Amino acid sequence: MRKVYTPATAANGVEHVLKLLEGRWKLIILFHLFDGKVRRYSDLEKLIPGISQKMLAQQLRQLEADGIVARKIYPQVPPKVEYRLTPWGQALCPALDTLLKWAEQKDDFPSSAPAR
Amino acid sequence: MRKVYTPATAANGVEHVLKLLEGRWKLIILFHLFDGKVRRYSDLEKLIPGISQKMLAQQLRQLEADGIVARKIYPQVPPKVEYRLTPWGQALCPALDTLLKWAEQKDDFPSSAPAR
DNA sequence: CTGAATCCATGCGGATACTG
DNA sequence: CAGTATCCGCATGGATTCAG
Repeated sequence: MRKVYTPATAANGVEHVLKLLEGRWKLIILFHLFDGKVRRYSDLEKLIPGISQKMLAQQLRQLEADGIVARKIYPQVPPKVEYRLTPWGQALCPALDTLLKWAEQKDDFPSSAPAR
Repeated sequence: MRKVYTPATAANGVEHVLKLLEGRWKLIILFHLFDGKVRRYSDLEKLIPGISQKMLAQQLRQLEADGIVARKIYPQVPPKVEYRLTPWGQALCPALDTLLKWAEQKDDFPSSAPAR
């Protein structure tokens, strides 16, 4: 029997999984791999203004280690490396999509973010 | 005419909204306010093991300032303060729900997280 | 092109103590 | 009960340099 889904209790235990998405750039990166898109390292660098090489590489390494992103290396000169979502990463797409739609809804709610 | 939704371009510009969810405890807190639930400060403190008063208060302040969480103070002794989601915060629930389901799917994907 | 390595500043977040 | 105030360590992340 599969575990019954209850929002009330579900919060206990998902922290560990949620932590995999922590990090300033992870969600941004994932959005750019949305939909099964395949990106090269340099593509992501251009697509994400403000990110440093170190951060891009580091967050990609972590996403890879966590089984969310897959890396494919083409042994050639100059090097070519492609990133895509793993099956589990793909499963995250609906959540990303919902998150995206929420973000876009912001303006539909008057006086939502009064400023910080 | 409303903006057309395209995952490819949508990633540009949502960063700002996504940042509102950054912070080690924010998602956890939101999960405990899921579904229109109303929680007192002390409730959240008990529900979230490991969080410090400072962090709980700080993240709540930020979520409040960002229009995601609403605070209601009962002027009485001893003090009583309730937290709930704002309408915009409520709109986030579907996304939280999808995220939760993704987290629970983890075991369905063999060799997902090989360890770090 | 795709990184790894290093140095360094910022600030996040923890622990503790204090208050209305 | 529901916070604020303070101190502080360490991880996060930026800039730069080097390398296969």
